[in-house]
Amino acid sequence: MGHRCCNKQKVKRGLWSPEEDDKLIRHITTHGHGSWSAVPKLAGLQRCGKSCRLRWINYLRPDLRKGSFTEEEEQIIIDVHRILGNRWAQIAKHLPGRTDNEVKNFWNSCIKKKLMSQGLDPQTHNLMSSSHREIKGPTNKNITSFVVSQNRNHIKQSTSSSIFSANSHETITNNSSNISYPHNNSILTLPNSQTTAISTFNNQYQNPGSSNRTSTIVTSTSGAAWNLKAQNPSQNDHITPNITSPYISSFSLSGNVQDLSRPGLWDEFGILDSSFDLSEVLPRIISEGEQQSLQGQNHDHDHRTLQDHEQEKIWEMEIDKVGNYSNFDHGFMESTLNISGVMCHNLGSMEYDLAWNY
DNA sequence: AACATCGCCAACCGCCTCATA
DNA sequence: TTATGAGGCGGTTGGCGATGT
Repeated sequence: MGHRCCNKQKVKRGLWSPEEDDKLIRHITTHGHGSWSAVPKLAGLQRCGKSCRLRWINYLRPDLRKGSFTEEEEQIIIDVHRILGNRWAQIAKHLPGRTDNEVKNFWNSCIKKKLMSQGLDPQTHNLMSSSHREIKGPTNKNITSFVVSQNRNHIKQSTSSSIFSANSHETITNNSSNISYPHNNSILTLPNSQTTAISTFNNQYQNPGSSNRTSTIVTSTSGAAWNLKAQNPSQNDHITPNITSPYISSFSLSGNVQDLSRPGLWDEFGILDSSFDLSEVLPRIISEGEQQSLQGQNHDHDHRTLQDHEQEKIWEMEIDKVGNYSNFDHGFMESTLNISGVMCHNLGSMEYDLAWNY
């Protein structure tokens, strides 16, 4: 049985010979692939179009990165897999020159085993022994990260001595033309009532695929609250993180809760450089009226050029590199609150995930 | 040396989505 | 509205070299 696309012809299967590779390369470099189903005939190959496409994408494409995965690439795969699961094509987009097949093979042959040897469930990235989705505090050095997602609505501290707990409440409404995602994620609760952080994301998608999106992060400490309004790109705004990609957006917050004197700025990609100055952020608390007004402004942001999209891609890549927290010393947890997050949107399948590292 | 087993990974299969007629 | 084909994706297979017995 061949593919449906080509069961009429008799096609060769199995490994590609160097001669076949030559034919395919010559054809595509001179004519482009056009319709893949037409390629075999035009290139003089006894293969089906799908096979040609796969061979080109996974092996012959000139922009492929050959060779073994670097440690950095491995870490990216693990980080993104924690958020997206087995969505190899999406994961591969974070690794220039790598294919979904390659990432998948690398995962199945190496990373999976490595995680299991560390006692981690490769699907959930949790400790395999925990049947409940319990998060032990950072006093337990085995866990340095966890994920809050749609499917994980309640994560609670296992003992009263744990440093933090997290839970998530989400509702999704889907009207035929408007899709809104009200999210209330009580992300972090420290046992000391003086230091409580709550993060809320409100994403309102006017039209999937358009850029009319609004994300709001509300974080409060000691009864005070600050609001980081994420909206469509505002080039001069170095405080507001840009959370605009329809595919994946990531951001990182890092704050010193007690030392308000340390300045910090979002860099141009929306990554917080070191720590932010609450006194600078606090005035940005946005009233409901102001939010509506800002949402109104967002309607004007739907005219992005190709260059904007390219910039967004770069931005995504840069931000996704924020994933290494190994230097974070949990010993400072009581005096320093570090929040970092990765937020993913996939409008196509309407999925929404959050990942946080503490 | 011969055979068995393992592990990697290129390629295939079947399903899904989307565009188009 | 339905049928059809192309492209894309994730799971799985099977060939082949490496390693073990």
